[in-house]
Amino acid sequence: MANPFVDKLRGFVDLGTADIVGLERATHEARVLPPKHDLIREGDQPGPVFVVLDGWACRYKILPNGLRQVTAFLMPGDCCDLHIDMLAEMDHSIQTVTTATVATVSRTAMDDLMETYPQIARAMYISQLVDEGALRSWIVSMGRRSSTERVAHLMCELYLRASGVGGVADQTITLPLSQVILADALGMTAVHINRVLRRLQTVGAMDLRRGNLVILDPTPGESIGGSLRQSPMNAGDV
Amino acid sequence: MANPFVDKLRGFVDLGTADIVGLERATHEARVLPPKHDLIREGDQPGPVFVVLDGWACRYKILPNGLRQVTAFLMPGDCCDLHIDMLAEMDHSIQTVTTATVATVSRTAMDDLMETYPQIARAMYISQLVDEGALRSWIVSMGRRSSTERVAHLMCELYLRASGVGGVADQTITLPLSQVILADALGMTAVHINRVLRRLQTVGAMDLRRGNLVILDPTPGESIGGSLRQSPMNAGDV
DNA sequence: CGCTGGATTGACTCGGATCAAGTCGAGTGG
DNA sequence: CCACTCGACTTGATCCGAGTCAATCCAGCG
Repeated sequence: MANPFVDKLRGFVDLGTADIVGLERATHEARVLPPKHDLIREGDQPGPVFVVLDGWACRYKILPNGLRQVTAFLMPGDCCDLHIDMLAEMDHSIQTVTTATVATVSRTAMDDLMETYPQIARAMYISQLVDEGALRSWIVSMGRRSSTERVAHLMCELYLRASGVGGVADQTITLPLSQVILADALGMTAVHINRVLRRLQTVGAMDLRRGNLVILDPTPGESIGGSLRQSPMNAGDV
Repeated sequence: MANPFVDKLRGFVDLGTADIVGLERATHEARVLPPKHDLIREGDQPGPVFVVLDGWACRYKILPNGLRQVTAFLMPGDCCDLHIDMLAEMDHSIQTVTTATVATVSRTAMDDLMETYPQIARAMYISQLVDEGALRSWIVSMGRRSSTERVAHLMCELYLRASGVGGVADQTITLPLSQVILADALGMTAVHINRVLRRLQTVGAMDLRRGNLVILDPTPGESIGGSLRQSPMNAGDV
């Protein structure tokens, strides 16, 4: 059976058969969880490492006034920080978005894995750096891009990540995110997300309906004539 | 002589004399750089690890349209990612803000350090997790806080971090950031930053002038009566 | 003593939030 | 099979926070 975690790490380094077997053994035990189920909550004491094998999850924080901000989406193959247990308590929560299959890897199993298979350790470190880069991109979007650019940028990012774990078919990916959660991710209102999505749709850039995202023109550079002030993406900035 | 890097790591774990000697030897060679000097630029191939020993620096990205977004401030004791060299190229730039003393630690020296002194490795991992948490907080600020809250929150964060490396005296820290760079960090305009700072000042929350920041009421909870919609900070959210 | 990079301040505009109704589709129970 | 409900999506009208444009001020400095 395909293991997206293995696929993802193979995108970073070459893994031998032994590495793969080790990874598969470590992620063997998995639970199936319903949507909107917290894997761990802000304030909780960190436990084992989570690896998403199927479905989607997200990291988020809730402000005292109830507003929520999503800071990352986890799709199959993604996992939480590997040294997570070194912190006294979680600074954010992680919740499933859809029904999801999640493997948990104990601290000791994870340590064994990284010691026994240096390539796995290397891949995990690279993965962490990439995640950190994504956080920075996210900040750039929030701070300096218009709402239309933000939406377009996120769609492209998710599209590319999905293609990395083989989730693309005919320029289309499954995107099981409600407009509410998109709003919480992009720091805007569901109402406004809706209008922006429609505009991008009528303008012919993309199409998001019934959980399916079609990117008609994933080309970074110019696109969409002058209808939108500037390109949704730019080189070197996933 | 005081080494802020040692001070910072000691805040995470207990370090023995040997650990400290090792750290000091590794950061022995340092350069003094002028303000606005790029340590490394987006697109460059990563090299040695940087450690800021004195002065301030920041991480930032520039969009194709010229807009800039600062994603982190580095103060004495802070360093860039330790596995930075695993990436093919930098996804962001790092630049000094003030005149700064910066040590560079080669990959091999860093590997030796982490292998020889497990406590140092542990502290570095914790440090990385904390930095990542800061990025998430930053995203929350950008997405879900009003400009006034954002400013107040950043000031409190910097205040607390400065106090961690012994930079506080009489509720005051040195904050050598122009309103322009604050704007680039908070995703707003220098003009608007200015107005917000004044409001926070007249309201009696803080005072920032001539590079000195005074936080009059660093208390997380309520403060400032009803003049500001809500508290600038909240527990567990530095 | 004029130049230059911040810091200030005012007038005006506009992108998104807010408020308020609908609409549509998948269940659910009678 | 139909009425009812509940969640997600749409759409319009209105308001306001923050950006934009444009001066002005001020201190350090060649």
